Amino acid sequence: MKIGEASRLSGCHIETIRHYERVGILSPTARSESGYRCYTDHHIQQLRFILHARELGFSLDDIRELLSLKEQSDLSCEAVDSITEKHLHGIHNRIRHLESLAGELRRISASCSGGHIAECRILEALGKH
Amino acid sequence: MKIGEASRLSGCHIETIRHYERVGILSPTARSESGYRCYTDHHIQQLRFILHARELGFSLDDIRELLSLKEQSDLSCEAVDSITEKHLHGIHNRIRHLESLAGELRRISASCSGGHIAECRILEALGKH
DNA sequence: CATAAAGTCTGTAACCGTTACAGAGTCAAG
DNA sequence: CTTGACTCTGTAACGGTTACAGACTTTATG
Repeated sequence: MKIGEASRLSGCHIETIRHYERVGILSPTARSESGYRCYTDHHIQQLRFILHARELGFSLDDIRELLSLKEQSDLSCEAVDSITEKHLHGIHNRIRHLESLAGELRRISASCSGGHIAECRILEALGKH
Repeated sequence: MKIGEASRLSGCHIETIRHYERVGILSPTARSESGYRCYTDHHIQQLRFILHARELGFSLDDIRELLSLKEQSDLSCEAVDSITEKHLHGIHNRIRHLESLAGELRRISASCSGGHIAECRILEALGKH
């Protein structure tokens, strides 16, 4: 099938599909006589995999590695687990970071009593560190 | 003072300071005869403001607006509050999003019982959506 | 005073992941 | 045969920062 159908079936934008091929995430396809890319069901599977992993926040580097592990069916799951754990860990860190930001922002925001810029506690708080 | 001292006093990297000027966040400086940028205390204040706001996750566009509001001391705080509230809202959204990602990841990860790639539930779960 | 070292300048490109565009070529239906 | 939909390649944009090359200036040391 051509890239348009691959896009519809996988849910990936056409430009994104070509991008994934360019950066070596998606296996290169055969080409028609006129140079059109020809996708197989396997490519669609890969694209769905990539899409879902991206939705879960995995980096393209992680995904490249997961896809490569996927091909080696006799290996142990260990490496897959490790990537997943590391990613989960990263997410928790980001959540903690954002929560501390939100805390400071709430504190700063609460100190503003709604007067004029000149006495604005928010701007004051942002200025000094 | 020259850019090196401005960098030390503000905590911003030299390249970043020049970048902020280029994109119009930091007021342009006077120049010495040889073309060196000359920073004043006001610039240092601005840089500290930018740095702290960045640490709190404000976008450069937000910061540009906050800095511009800062100059108009007779205005009401309203616009400042609104930017801050919007940002806080965005942070909460991101936290919720990350928490739902973490939830799905934990669920997927727990389904893996540590065998071989061929039966790996993580890879399986990532593939279908 | 000469030279070395440190600092600064500009312009450009890299990073990540994706999207958008221009300009050319190809394919199918009316 | 023409129109429209599709695809190709190559390049650039987004945001925010950092890194580099090559040229220049200033400061410190001999």
